[in-house]
Amino acid sequence: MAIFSTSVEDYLKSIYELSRDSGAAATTEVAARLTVAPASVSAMMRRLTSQGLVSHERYGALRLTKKGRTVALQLVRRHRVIEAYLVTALGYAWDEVHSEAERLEHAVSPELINRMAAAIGEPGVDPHGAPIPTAHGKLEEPRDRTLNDLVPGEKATIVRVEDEDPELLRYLATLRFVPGATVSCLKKEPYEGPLTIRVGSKTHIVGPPLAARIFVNAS
Amino acid sequence: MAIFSTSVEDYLKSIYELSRDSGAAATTEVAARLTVAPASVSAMMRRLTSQGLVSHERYGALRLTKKGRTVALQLVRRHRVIEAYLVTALGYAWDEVHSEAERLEHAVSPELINRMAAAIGEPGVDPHGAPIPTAHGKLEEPRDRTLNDLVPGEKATIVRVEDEDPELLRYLATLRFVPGATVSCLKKEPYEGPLTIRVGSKTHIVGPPLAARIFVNAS
DNA sequence: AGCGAATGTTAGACTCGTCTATCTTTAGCT
DNA sequence: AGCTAAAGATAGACGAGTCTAACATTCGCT
Repeated sequence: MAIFSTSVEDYLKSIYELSRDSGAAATTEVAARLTVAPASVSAMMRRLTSQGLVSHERYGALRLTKKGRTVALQLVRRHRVIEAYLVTALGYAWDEVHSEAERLEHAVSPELINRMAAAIGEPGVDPHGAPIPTAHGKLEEPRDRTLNDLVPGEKATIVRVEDEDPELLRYLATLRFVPGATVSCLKKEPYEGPLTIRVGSKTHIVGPPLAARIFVNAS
Repeated sequence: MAIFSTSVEDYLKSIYELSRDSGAAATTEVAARLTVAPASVSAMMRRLTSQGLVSHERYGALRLTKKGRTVALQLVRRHRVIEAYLVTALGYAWDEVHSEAERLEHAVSPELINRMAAAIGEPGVDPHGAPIPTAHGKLEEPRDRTLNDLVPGEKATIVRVEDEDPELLRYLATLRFVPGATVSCLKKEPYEGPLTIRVGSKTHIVGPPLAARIFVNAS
């Protein structure tokens, strides 16, 4: 596997993440995610397609090839190991690590990633609950349910929250909506209304947009 | 201080290091150090001069301005803190850290550098004995004597060795020529001949080119 | 089914950082 | 002092990655 530029890696990661959620990625989605013009995405897709990293036909969906997915998974591993390391070994708060990892993930060697992972006991998940691919690129990323999927009376465990917005993460921390927490759904107003969620001894009213960013496992 | 590209940072660091040794840097020296064509250096110097980072007149020497030196010193700090951290916190060998640091130094935030430095007890020197600038850019880098400057019968302490060549570093480690070691010069052949150096209980014959890369303080 | 909006692509230009080839200046050596 | 070699600068080209403006295609809705 050759060396790829920061830009190429970022495009591959975006496509990976978008198609994880929605099956395939669209040009404008990638453009929005990377804050570049759609035209830039088109240009890059031509290159990545000719390099066999992406499969794409005119006006069609963007998909990673096996090769492209391998590269993306390595990057995801680097990102999540870095996040976990910064929190565990260097005392970072969980809302501070994403942007640091975004820069570092393009500069670390595989050796360093493996040493960092070993130093903190080979964690299976990052500080936001996202699973960390192994050094060999194995990863299962289940499509988790969100808080919105709970029905009144149901209990569940928070397994993961979205990691990109520091402000969101600080807010979630104040509510104790963190991975591992047990929550129960007390009420759910009809017509996409807010949820009433109990976590520990506290009760919070949570709107659907926020609830969609908190992932749970049945428990 | 704005953000500078990896390239710009590398040029500034090269000029800093070259002019530390020889007073000022030359175009071809910088080109050799960065393995780029001399023409690339000329082009970059035009840009850096117009940005007020370098002072340079046609066919003249290259010197950092105060602003350029500040940027270079930040980079040197990042490099040396990273090297120290990798050795102390992650168990790297002293010959493995230079190239890793060369990539990371362009990607770490000031915050991360400060946390890494704090985590290993704010060391004053890197694993090769080079002093680490403070977060405020203070640094004294004495022009150390080398093994070649010792006279027979003289004792001294190794304070620093050159850090760029992993093979050299592995060789020095086998000889126990490491910072902190006390050495004594037993003999010195005339006409730039080899030195006989005792370190601990062992005696080694050292040629002048190697001796020039080992720095000592009077002791 | 057809129209307008949304989405996607192409064309052409720009910056950054690099190169080679050529030209200019400086420096070292009789 | 003058000549040559080394050092340095300029000109022109190129690839990567981006942009805007204009054009093409597809989608969604009535």
